[in-house]
Amino acid sequence: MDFVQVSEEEGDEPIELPAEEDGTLLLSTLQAQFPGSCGLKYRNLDTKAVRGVRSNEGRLFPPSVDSGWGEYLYFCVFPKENKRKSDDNLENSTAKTKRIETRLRCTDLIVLGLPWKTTEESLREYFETYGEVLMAQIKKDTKSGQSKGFGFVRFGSYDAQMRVLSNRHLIDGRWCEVKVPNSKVNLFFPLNSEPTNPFHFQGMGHQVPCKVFVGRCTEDINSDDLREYFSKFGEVTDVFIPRPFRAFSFVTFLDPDVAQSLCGEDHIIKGVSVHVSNAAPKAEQNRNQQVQSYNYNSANSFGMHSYHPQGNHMNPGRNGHHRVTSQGGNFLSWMAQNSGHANNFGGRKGSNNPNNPGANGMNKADNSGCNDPQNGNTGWSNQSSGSQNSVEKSNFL
DNA sequence: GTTGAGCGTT
Repeated sequence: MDFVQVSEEEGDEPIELPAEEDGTLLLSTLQAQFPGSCGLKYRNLDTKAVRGVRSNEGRLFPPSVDSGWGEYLYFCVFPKENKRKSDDNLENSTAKTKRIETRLRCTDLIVLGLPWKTTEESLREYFETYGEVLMAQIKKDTKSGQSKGFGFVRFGSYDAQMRVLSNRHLIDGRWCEVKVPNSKVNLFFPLNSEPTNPFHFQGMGHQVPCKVFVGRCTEDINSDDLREYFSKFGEVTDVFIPRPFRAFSFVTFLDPDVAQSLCGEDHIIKGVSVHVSNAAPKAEQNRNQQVQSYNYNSANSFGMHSYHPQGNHMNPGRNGHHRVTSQGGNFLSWMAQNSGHANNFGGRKGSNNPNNPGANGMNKADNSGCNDPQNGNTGWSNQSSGSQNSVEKSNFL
């Protein structure tokens, strides 16, 4: 692995930052060590001039294709308003750092999507791994005291704040989103928007089919039963049973490969044979031929992402389970909804061309309840606690 | 006892 030597300013002690396999340096990697930085520069030893490093879509590119990052010492670039030059009479770097910390003041951060059970104590406990927590609060219903599912947290250091904003958070078993209040973007998404395998990305977008549909449930199979049973295959991050009772439920796994490996199987829970399949609308499987051919087209463009529809081989140690149904159809239907993946993460609104109902894998009827312009909606209900109820209702009944 | 996008009884 290649390391890039980076210091905050010319002359400071450098930190070695790991480059990616393709030779680029992730901006998020840089920012993990140098919060607030937005780029790199280095001094060209021939011209004595300072050169900037090419930056694009969260990646920094080495100056030379051949020799990569070379032996240069790189130093950080900060946004104009954070620039130390405007910090007049500060001489030593400790003072400068201190000044940065105060200039880049911490703000309250909003934590969205908290489990109902999360308390201010457990919230604080979670975030204390990032640094000093000055405040952690859960917004509750004034009368009942029930959590509203969101809260606020404030850190003592900007470093901690940056780390929190650039990470995903599994809090008390649920994926939560941390943002600057009233801001549209969470830092995590743009900075890490190019993971090795986009379909293993598990930020709030949840573009991963880590949720399965569990059919033929009986009413006495509760979420604890489901969680307990399915936990033996991998970490269960969420269980959702639509109410009123409709004989099915959803189980979400941390690992999408685990979810995939279970699809198509029958399992016995509390003496009841339930059927596991993709959390994709059944409607998809009965779709017309136009969609089918579309599926195959998109399948080609999918190959490069090393998605494993037959994920079983990824799960050694699983036995005693019998794959009853081929999941090929399920996978294709899943794909139909995710086709055109390059741009289907950004929202489906406006893409309801009646002449091409298959293009986004859902018809207009499916659209009910898809009122989230930000998340788009990949068509299969995939919030981690997953309750786009109307979508599920319209597709499963 | 239920819920799942949002933005904070000060």
